[in-house]
Amino acid sequence: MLRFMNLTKALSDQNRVRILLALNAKEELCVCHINDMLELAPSTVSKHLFLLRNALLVKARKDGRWMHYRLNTGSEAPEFVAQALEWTLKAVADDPVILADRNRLEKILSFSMEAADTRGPCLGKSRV
Amino acid sequence: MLRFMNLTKALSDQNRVRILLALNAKEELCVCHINDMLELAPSTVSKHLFLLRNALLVKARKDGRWMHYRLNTGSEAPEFVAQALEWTLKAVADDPVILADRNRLEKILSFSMEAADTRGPCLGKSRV
DNA sequence: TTTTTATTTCGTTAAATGGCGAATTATGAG
DNA sequence: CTCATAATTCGCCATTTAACGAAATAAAAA
Repeated sequence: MLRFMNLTKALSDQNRVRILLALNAKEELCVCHINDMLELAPSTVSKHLFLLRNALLVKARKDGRWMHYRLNTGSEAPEFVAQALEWTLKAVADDPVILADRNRLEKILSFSMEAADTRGPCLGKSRV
Repeated sequence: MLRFMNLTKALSDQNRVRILLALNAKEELCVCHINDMLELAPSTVSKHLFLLRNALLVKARKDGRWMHYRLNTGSEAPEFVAQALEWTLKAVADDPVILADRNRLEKILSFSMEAADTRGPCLGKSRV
């Protein structure tokens, strides 16, 4: 029950749902890009990501200074987590908020690509 | 998005999940029996039921002084609500809390049957 | 090494939420 | 009609939660 409640609580915040759908669109994202997309303080986003990880909805990969997050799909995730993800992604896929995020994220990422040369994903932040 | 968030928020409280699983086991329940099962103040339960109804997870039927609630299955419920229900019911079906509720509810209902003769479901409350 | 950058942790604050009891509404019983 | 009962609404309090900024941690850059 506790794990189920962790899961539903994780899904009961709009910003966390937005993160999940961004990860679904982009496979993997650096924290800095999620920050830019949500326009929230880094500490706030960090907490959201912690809760999502705690619910087993996402997993993290460390790469030098950067943390990359992705959906916890595949065999690592328990059945009911996979179902929750599937259900969530489908339920809000066409929502205006999500579509706007997708566009916004596109811009953020292309800026990042262009500015980052070989130094990493988090440059050019303030210009987006 | 708003309806989805209503749904996940509704599912993010343990007592509301308990109500859903009780309704799943018993098809339809009178509010007074839900009160007895949860051991919460009637006003609290009423609020929970309001939120569940608001999320389209349950529907209500009025019968004289009594309100009967049941899961909103079938064609009235949007697809994503039906999926949420299916997922939830399956995810916690075997949870100790839920099993205990089921037993408890069994006793409450048989007491109610026995005491109620033809006056309605809500008698013999204090004795359970 | 010292500085800069990315992220997380901590402490605080404001808002949302779950709980209760009292008052209200609605309906059947006497 | 008057009383009793079932349920809901309202107002209040305690807890939780989401947000922020400041401080801490980690790792690359200078």
